[in-house]
Amino acid sequence: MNAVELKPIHLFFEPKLLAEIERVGFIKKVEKGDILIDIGEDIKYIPLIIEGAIKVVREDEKGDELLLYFVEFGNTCAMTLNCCLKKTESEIRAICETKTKLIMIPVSHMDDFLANYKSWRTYIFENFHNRLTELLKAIDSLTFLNLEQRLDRYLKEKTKLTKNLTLEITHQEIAKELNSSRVVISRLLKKKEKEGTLLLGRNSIQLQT
Amino acid sequence: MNAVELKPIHLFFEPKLLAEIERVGFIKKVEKGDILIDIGEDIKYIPLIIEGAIKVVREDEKGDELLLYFVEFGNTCAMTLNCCLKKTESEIRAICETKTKLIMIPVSHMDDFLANYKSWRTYIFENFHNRLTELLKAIDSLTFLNLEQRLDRYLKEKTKLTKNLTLEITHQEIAKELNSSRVVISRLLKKKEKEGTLLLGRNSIQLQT
DNA sequence: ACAGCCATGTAACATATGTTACATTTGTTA
DNA sequence: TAACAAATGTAACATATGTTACATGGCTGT
Repeated sequence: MNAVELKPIHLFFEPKLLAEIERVGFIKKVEKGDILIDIGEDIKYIPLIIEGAIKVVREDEKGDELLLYFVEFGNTCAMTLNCCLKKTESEIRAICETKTKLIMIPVSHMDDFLANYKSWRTYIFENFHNRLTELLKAIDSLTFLNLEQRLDRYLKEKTKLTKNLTLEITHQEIAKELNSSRVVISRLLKKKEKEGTLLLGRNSIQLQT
Repeated sequence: MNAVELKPIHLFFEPKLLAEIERVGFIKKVEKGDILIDIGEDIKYIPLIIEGAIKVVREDEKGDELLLYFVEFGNTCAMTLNCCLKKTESEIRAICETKTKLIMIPVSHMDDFLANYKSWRTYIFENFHNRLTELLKAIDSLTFLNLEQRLDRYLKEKTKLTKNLTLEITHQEIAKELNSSRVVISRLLKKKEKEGTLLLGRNSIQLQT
């Protein structure tokens, strides 16, 4: 790894820590759809996102899924952190939502960094904070919103993430992420189209401002 | 504070840290039903539970509630930790489930402890881990279980917590914690009684092993 | 014993969401 | 272009959960 690659995160960490990261970390590039971490896996590296976005999903025994949240630039997956520290297996699946570039730091340096670098402590705790907040948001959606409202929220987040009002996605994929069924999603989307809040096409949904 | 009061937690922390806690912390006793922290409040102390149990609930704008999880001996509320570190307001409400005894540590010592005591780091991260796990469990319940299964899980946890197969609780209270309605809970409980898995009384539910 | 309150029981109905089945449209490839 | 697969549209029905309304039963204080 070199200083250029560290540029994106040089505001987060103090110079000495950056030097450490340069020494022990390495860059990893992954493609859209790649599974970065799967349920039950051991975690050996802490991934810091430099570019792109990752989605984190939960699954039950039957294989039903639910999207928990997205992780973007400057963040890491706290669930992962979590597992590092406790040396337990991953409880979630992390899938690349876009082409993504990461810095991988061996778990073994975690405690050392925590003890010696305030900027690392701040970073880690901010990440825990962000993740807890996201999980609470997920719980709020599940508890207090109906499916139509969850769909609204989902579409809005998705467009925010891709910075594009037109989403390339199928109803089936949405149904999976919301743990619903395709027919129900189609029904709700069609209703919204009739209301004029979006336009439907094959593999595409265009939100209307 | 004195050494006797610290006894319950003396296995968690190294001697030097215990001395620090003795110096800066104090004991707080609260009664069942007391609100320890409310939504929107500033957090000034980190509460470590010595005795008793606390329930953590989430609320929406309309005042609808949902029980998130219980926190017991040896733990602290990570949501609280969270807020300490970020100096933000509480996103949850913490209510005493039983008479409870706590050690309160001023937030100002947090970073100092983290930098200087490995046992504190371990403790804090274990707590984050526990909280994240609990939140995931809550999400799993909401996503993958129906209300009857959530009720089962709820009753089981509750009896585990009180160490008593007979719960003193009303259907209304259960409905509130599960964000459901009293009639629906009554209906499900009656069904379970007919199936022989529990006995209903006024203000009481007795689980059958 | 009585009034009054609270908890519970229950029916009837409303609504959201899920399921099944099949038609139609669109894009891809032989 | 024909054939096929994938995505979408839609109806009809099933089920879980919520709502409203009212009855019943038990406990408490007077």
